[in-house]
Amino acid sequence: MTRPTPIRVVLADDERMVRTALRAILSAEPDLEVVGEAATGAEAVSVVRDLRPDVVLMDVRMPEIDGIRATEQILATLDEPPRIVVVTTFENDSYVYDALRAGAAGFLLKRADADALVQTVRLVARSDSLLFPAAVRTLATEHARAHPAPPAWVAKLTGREREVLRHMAEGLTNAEIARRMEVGPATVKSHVAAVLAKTGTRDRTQAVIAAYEAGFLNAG
Amino acid sequence: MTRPTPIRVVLADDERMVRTALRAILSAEPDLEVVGEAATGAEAVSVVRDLRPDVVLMDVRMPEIDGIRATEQILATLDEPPRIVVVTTFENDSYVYDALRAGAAGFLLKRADADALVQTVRLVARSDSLLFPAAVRTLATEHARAHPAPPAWVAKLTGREREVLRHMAEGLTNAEIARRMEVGPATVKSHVAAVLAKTGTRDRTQAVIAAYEAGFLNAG
DNA sequence: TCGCCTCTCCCCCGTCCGGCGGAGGCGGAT
DNA sequence: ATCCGCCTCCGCCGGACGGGGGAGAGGCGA
Repeated sequence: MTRPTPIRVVLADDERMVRTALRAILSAEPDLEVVGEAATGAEAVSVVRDLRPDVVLMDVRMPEIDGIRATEQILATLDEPPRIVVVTTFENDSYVYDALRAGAAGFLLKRADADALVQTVRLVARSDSLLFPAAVRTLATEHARAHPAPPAWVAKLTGREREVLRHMAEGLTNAEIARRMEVGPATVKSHVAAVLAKTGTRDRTQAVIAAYEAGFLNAG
Repeated sequence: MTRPTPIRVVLADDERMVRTALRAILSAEPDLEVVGEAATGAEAVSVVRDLRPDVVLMDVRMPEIDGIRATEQILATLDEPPRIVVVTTFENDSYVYDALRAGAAGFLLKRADADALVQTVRLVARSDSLLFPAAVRTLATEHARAHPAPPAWVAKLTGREREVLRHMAEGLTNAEIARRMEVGPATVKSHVAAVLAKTGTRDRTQAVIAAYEAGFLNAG
């Protein structure tokens, strides 16, 4: 079952030792061949463009251009792009979702052992990337929409103002919020006014919309 | 590279012809063995429980219990559950998201050819299900939260009322909505009143919240 | 043809809301 | 010791909002 032509791999990681270790592991397999290395995202793009490998092992954290952007650029500019395996530390890292959206074919945890590494490379090289690319891409895009980078105003809200905004987002009136928080209605009015000012909205409805759009209700 | 023990497969599909076709394809491979069949979801659960296969090909549409629920039950009740491949028609079928959440290991399109079928079975049998199970499960769960079953009131809104609700959800006042829709302010008030009545809310803020919670803004 | 629904618009009225300016207390930072 | 930010509260005002009622025009199916 030895492949006539080996799977050609490019390594992109800013740490030389990591690249060396990966190369050692992959080179031990007769069907895998490390054809190039890159220490930055930009370098990765050009190396891949030149060498046209089958698989790229792409670290997420790299100087100049991170692994996600490099992935995007490679997939966007090349006609028959390689499968890109994103190397990350945690499976639930937010990078994972960005990478999925960018079109990564697979993932590898940094704590993965040599066997998992080799298996993953073989897997993505042979399979049609994901088992269900479109669905997962859709999910990742939705995830990005549901968790946008929190706008600046979120950090500027005081604790009390956050509470008030949450209650506003439950559809409560000022008087009801006052009862819930055990303060006077005038106090709530003050907080509401502060929230409107800081969110740049003109009424409670717009403030609640902003809260939803910002994902304010899910996050802290 | 022939496996010492073949991959044991169970087929779950309510159409006999489909099962027969699948069996014919899979049986041609020396490393695959079809050990059982099921025509309903309930049957699938019990057959899998008895035969303990490595892989289950699970149709989504089945009598009694659909493939999704059967998948859930199998994964919830068995200690070392098989990899479950959900068979669906469209890659962006809503079933896909349900199946992901239920813990399916892979997908197969009904129009897939024999080679893809065999490859997929081998893939899920050998790989650790998904390349990134936790992340995708998270995504699928989020998807379910973002797209809940639309409440009854959505269907009851007239076309004009939907328009008004959308504009309310943009943070517009009645007067602004009136200008946008080129009608009188009184007309908008009527529509708003109708929306509040049908949504069971008491003010525009609560109506907008209901619209967000219902996913009204994404859907039709 | 007769209802029924939808869309359009009108009135009045009480309430809630948001904008304005102000003020006192309290605690942390410098 | 002083200043600044936060929380608490006050009054006043105009406008927006929501509730209640009503009514005419047009469409569409029973």
